[in-house]
This record gives sequence, C-alpha cells and structure tokens, in this order.
Amino acid sequence: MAEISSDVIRGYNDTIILYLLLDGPSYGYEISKRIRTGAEEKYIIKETTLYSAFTRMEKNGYIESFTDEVMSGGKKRTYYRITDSGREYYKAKCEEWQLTKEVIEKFIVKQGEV
Amino acid sequence: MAEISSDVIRGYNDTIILYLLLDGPSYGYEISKRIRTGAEEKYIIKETTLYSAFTRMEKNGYIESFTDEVMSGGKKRTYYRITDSGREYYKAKCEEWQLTKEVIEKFIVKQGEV
DNA sequence: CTGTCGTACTACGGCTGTCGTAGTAGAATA
DNA sequence: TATTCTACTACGACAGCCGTAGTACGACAG
Repeated sequence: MAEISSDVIRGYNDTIILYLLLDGPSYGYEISKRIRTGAEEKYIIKETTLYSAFTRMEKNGYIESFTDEVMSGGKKRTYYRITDSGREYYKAKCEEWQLTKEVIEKFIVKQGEV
Repeated sequence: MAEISSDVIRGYNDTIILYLLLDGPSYGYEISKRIRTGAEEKYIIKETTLYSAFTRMEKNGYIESFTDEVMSGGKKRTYYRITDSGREYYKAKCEEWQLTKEVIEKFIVKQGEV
C-alpha cells in the first residue's frame, strides 16, 4: 500500500496549514486533526513538523500567534492567525503547485506498463 | 513569475531520472539536457543534485553504471542503466505520486479568491 | 485510587537531499 | 588567445522532517 511522499509534502506543509487558517484562527492540535481528516487519514503530520512550521511561519510573518487565557489539556493553547503576507504566500504557493505538478507529470507514467 | 518548488522536486528527481533511463542507458550531461527540454525550460536540475542522485541510486541498486572507453569533453562518460529494481521503484513512485497529489490538492485552491 | 488515554505542547539532535562554490580537463568555436 | 561546451568530482552548508523524550492537567475505567 502506497504511502504519501514526505519529501513532496515537505514543500507544502506550510501551505496546508495556511489553507486551514484561512477559515479563522486555530491551534496545533486542531490543525493536526483537520489535516488528518481532510486528507482522509492518508497523511498525518508529525507534531514536531507542525510546531516547527508554526515557529518558522511566524518568523516569516505569515502567521501571528496569541495565547488563550484558559488552560486546555494541561497547557495554554497557542492560537495562530493568518496575516495578509501569509495569504499572499499561500496564493503564490498554489500557483507554484500547478506549475510543479505539470513538470513532474511529464515524467510520470499513469497506470501504463513500465 | 512562479518557479518550480525544489522542495517538491526533492522527492522526485530520482523518479525523473529513472523515467529517462527507461528508454535506454544515458549519462549525466544528456539526462540534464533531457530534463530541461522535457520540462520546457521550467525546471533545470543542478549538476550536483543530478550526480549525487546517480551515486545514491546506484548504491540502492536502482541503476548500474558502465564507463565509455572513448573520451568525450575531456572526461570519460559514465553511463547508467536502469535495473529491474529501479523499474519497480519507478512504478511505486508513480503510484505514490497520484496519492500525494490527491492529498495536496485537498488543500490547494485553484484560481479562486483567497 | 491508580493507571491509562487524550489534550497541548517544547526541546534536542540526527538525517537526507539540495545547492553553492570551485576545480579539472580536453575539444571546438570566435 | 579566450571563451564556451562537454563531463564530471569534491566539499561543505543548510533547511525541513522526524524520532525520541519530557511536561502537565483532566477525565474516565477498573
């Protein structure tokens, strides 16, 4: 049974997270679950990957964080909100994806005999 | 102008090379040019990336090398030939690609407003 | 009342593949 | 005589993913 390529996802984890933040602010644990269900269990993001993506994207100005007052699960939730710059980045990534896909598919054989 | 994502390609350079070797043995410089033209100049593989891919794939048994007797361009050409194991790997990668693409596209908005 | 599961993270270090830079070497072209 | 093209090789840096582990609280089962 084929697995997702984490080397492809590599370039798109940030994009996936930003997509989910378009609906409004969210936090690690929830994003993680929404990725899993959104991908129909075919892709489960690793916690470390997810949280390091948050740190990186905040540094780059694509998202902003704010902390919940209430404790949830023994920790304070850190929420993230997408910025305008994040929206632009997301858009650019979507365009890039179309191009990248086209290129790769010139070298991929669908179902045919190899 | 959007550029190809080298973080996506990362997982597929090996696959692209193997695809080109399906036609018969070839060598670095030629593969490089065939990638560039095959991708309509939208993707140009870096030499270091290409040659390190050869080394890796030979180690993994996906390709075999043999050296040309004749000198070409001041160096002896090293040809590579795909193995059965390489063909299997290529096939698996093609299937993986379909799945990965599906997953990513659940989080990508086409042309729509963001 | 003790242990496991779920929530919600943080820290650290290793690995892989890509990439920049640089060098070698001969033939061909200007 | 110099640049371009061919055909590589070596070295080291870097980014992002991932395994492992630890912290901390509530809820629920046995």
